[in-house]
Amino acid sequence: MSEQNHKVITRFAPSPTGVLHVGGVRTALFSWLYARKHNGEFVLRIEDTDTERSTALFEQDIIDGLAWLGLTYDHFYRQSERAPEHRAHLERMLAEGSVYEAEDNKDGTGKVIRFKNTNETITFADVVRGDITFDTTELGDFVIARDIDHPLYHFAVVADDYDMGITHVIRGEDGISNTPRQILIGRAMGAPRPVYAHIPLILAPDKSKLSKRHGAVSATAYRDAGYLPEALINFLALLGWNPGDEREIFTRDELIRDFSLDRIQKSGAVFSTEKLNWVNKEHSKRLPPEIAAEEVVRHFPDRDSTIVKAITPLVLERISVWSDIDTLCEAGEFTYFFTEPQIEAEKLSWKDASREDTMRHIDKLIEMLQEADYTHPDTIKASVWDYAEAEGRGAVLWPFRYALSGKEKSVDPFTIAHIIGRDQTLARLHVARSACDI
RNA sequence: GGCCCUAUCGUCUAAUGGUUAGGACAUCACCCUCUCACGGUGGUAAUCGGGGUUCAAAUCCCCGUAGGGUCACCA
Repeated sequence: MSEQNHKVITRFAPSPTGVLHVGGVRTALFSWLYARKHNGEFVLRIEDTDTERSTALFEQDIIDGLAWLGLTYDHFYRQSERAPEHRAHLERMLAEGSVYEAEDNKDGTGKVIRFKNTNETITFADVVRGDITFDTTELGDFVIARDIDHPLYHFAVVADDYDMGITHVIRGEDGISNTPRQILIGRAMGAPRPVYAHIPLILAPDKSKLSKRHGAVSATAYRDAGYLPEALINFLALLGWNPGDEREIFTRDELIRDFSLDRIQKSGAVFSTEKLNWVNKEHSKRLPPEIAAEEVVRHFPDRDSTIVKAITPLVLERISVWSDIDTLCEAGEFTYFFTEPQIEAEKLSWKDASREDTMRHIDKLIEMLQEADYTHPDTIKASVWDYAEAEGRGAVLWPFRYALSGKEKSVDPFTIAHIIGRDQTLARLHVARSACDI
């Protein structure tokens, strides 16, 4: 059964009983990467046979999350819509005697369908962990369907994987103990045994299973927080997999090219938002400038977009996620590019420089900046640099920057002057000059 | 508890019997610098414990310990 002869078909089979969380995303990602790498197919199968707990809202969240991340699928199924196929398998197996009807132990009415366990030791070769052996005796004649029209999880999974030609079952580590009984069912059904790869779980910082109480866990929440989909994918790919060299930043295509099942880690990995933020920042830096500017503009809804575009590089080096822009703006971080700042006279002087000296420097700055070339921060710098060097950079440049920004921490004065232009620069210096005079 | 899986810096990981145990995030220091951010350089920091096997063990074996998963007429 060499892999080369068969087209690779993988699947992601979530139940819509909750949002698509990062653990699910990574499971989907690994399956998707493997299928894409081998020019195979990727199936999304919504396992909604539990009508009590499944909701359309969760199903939509899963679909939206995968769409945002660009994890495209070639086939879409809802397990609930495959009742006829399930029934056919069940009828055939009933006839063959590999499964049988039995008393309903729960309420004594009706009958359930049980698997006739052959009580063997089953060994399967997990791609990630090597041989895993179970004694299936303890499973007993487990129930595989409530009745002929209501198959249970294990049966439905095996029947669907068979019918959909799934060659590689890539799923979370929590699927390991399900595998023996699925192998048993598959064999009785006449299905070829797929390759199994059980990937490690994603953990919270305290090493427990990741859940809502650990903050944002759903893919769409990361979307809404302003993460780049390729960054989340890059980060998640590196959680439990590595390329074998020291690269950390990958495009989607690079991941497809370099991904392999045999470099998947065995142990669980803690999800680190700090590292995710770093990865996101690295991806932001690599964004085409126009695209980045467009996104930044969106976060300055009522501002002059020409100015916003001009300050985009400054914004980018101060954020890791888009929503950081809003946080910085609320703190008044970039307002001085758009409106004249409020300044306080006592903050105008550098360290213990005297008010007289500061006044003198401002006068000189006004004089020099009258005729300066504003086409580039460097040309502005050139016109005042010699003076600043001679008088003490701090003594000259601090008041310069403070006059323009009204902030103790800000972008450098040359860049601000370049962006706000000659008139604004001179106007603000005059305001500072008179504030000094009072 | 039974069964199964796992164990390298705080975190993600590399090293498929021989390395000063490497890289990244975070952190610290220094440099750049008027401030902030960016950037640069350097530092601190790990093989869970105990036994084997071997000339040689993070690596192979066994026993502990710890963590996780799973034990439904849920998925």
